[in-house]
Amino acid sequence: MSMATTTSNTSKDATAVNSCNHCNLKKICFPSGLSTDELSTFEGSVEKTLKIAKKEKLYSRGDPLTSVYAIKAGSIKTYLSTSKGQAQVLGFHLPGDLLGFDGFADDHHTSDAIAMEDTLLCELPMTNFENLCEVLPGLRKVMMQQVGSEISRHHSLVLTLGQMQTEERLATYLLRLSCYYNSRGYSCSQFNLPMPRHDLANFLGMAPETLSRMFAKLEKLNVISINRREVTIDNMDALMDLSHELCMKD
Amino acid sequence: MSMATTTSNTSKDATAVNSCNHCNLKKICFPSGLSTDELSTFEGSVEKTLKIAKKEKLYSRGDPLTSVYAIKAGSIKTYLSTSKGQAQVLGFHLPGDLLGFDGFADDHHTSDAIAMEDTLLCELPMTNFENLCEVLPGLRKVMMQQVGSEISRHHSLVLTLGQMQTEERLATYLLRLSCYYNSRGYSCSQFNLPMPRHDLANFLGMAPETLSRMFAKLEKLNVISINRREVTIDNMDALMDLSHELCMKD
DNA sequence: CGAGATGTTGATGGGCCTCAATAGTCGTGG
DNA sequence: CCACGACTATTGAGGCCCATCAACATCTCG
Repeated sequence: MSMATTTSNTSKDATAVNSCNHCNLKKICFPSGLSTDELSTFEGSVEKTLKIAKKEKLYSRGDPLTSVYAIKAGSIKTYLSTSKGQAQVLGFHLPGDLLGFDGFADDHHTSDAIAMEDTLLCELPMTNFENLCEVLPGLRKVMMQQVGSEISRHHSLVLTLGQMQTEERLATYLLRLSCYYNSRGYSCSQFNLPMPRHDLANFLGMAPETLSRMFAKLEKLNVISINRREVTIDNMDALMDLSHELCMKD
Repeated sequence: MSMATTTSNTSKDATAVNSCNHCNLKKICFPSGLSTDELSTFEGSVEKTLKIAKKEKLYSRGDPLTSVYAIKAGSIKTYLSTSKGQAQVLGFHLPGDLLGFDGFADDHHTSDAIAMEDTLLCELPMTNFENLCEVLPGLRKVMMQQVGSEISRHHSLVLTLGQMQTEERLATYLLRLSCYYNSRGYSCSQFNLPMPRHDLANFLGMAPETLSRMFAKLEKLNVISINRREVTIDNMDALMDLSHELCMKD
């Protein structure tokens, strides 16, 4: 819908040659652990960039696992639903993140993934993936790392939901986001929340009203400033004091 | 301490020949996806059974990842700690479960694992593991499945902690345990809780007192009976009504 | 401009935590 | 075998954190 800044690709462009090598996310995406030789083998197996519109679903619970995805631009929300219709946001996925591991257990996705904005993805079909794993030791390594990161992130979320108070949860998440942006070369003290209040509140296991109050509280404490979705961390030390998660890299 | 039904192995026996093929857990452990040929290759790389005593740690946060483990008998609790000293139990691991994936991200464990009782484990050193992944397609497949299961389990736990009330959380966990025992060939309507109240309450994100009250409430509703750690499910349908998790296999 | 989505703020009530006391169970040793 | 202390579990009373309901403000976009 928006202007096509990139090279020619209409909505149904056929397997264009992907260039992981020129991608600015190569350091954190699949290529991160691949040698030059491996990378050229790998590139050929990545399907052309996939584009999905805001609010469009990437996959749903129960769908067969066909591919794993890397986010090139935009953002994806994954969530789980109960039989009563409530949902729990499992994570917000930003450029450089990999998606789809939840389907590894039985070749079917166990969660839903939806675009929070117009999003560009690289798609790696599972058939290619399995073949590549056979011949590329580096890819196996990267996969293990990515999967390990995902497990660690979930551990941390469980700790947050199970033990922390609302203020602490928010502080912890802001720090995490700060680290994320820092690792991607952006400012760690000023950034935009990629999601609406409603989704963030859900993710953090609280009511939107409570989240709003906690933002107000942190502002009053001169720890952060927030305007709409723009967050400024004014006192990083204080924010770290409010969070009690054990420090972690990434 | 119990009689050694297996071949000779005292406490420091060197790499005894493991027999996955004769293990009664072969259907759910590593061997589940291996062909006969693959299995014989695999067996040779599994270190001899490891025995750890109750309350002994298998690994701690920060330890280098040396091996992945399969539980042969006993039970292991994994948990995470905050900087304030509170802990969050991440999971209870029973015979047939695999352990240690949390270290894949950067070759160091990000959680702690401790034995809840005297426990027997099979150990697969990472060096062997990586080599085996190269030559055994079946092992890669099994690993992906196991890792996918772990991710799905955590998703489900996040949903439980983030959205459910205490009664619902307990009902959901009892059902899950029931399924586990059923899949292992035990009764799904009568079983023992493998952990003390304190740990289960922590895992479910509630105070031990609240857990106790919820047990009492479920008994009053004639849904379950509980005596110490022995649980009997008297009305499975009612229990499923109380839980609102979307049904899942495993 | 108007309708819907999004976000903030206030009032109220309830679910669950905390504190505390009691009871039951287990391990250890006299 | 029983006694003792430590651990585990249950039950009650009180209060707080946070969900809920509601009103209002602000932004987005056709």
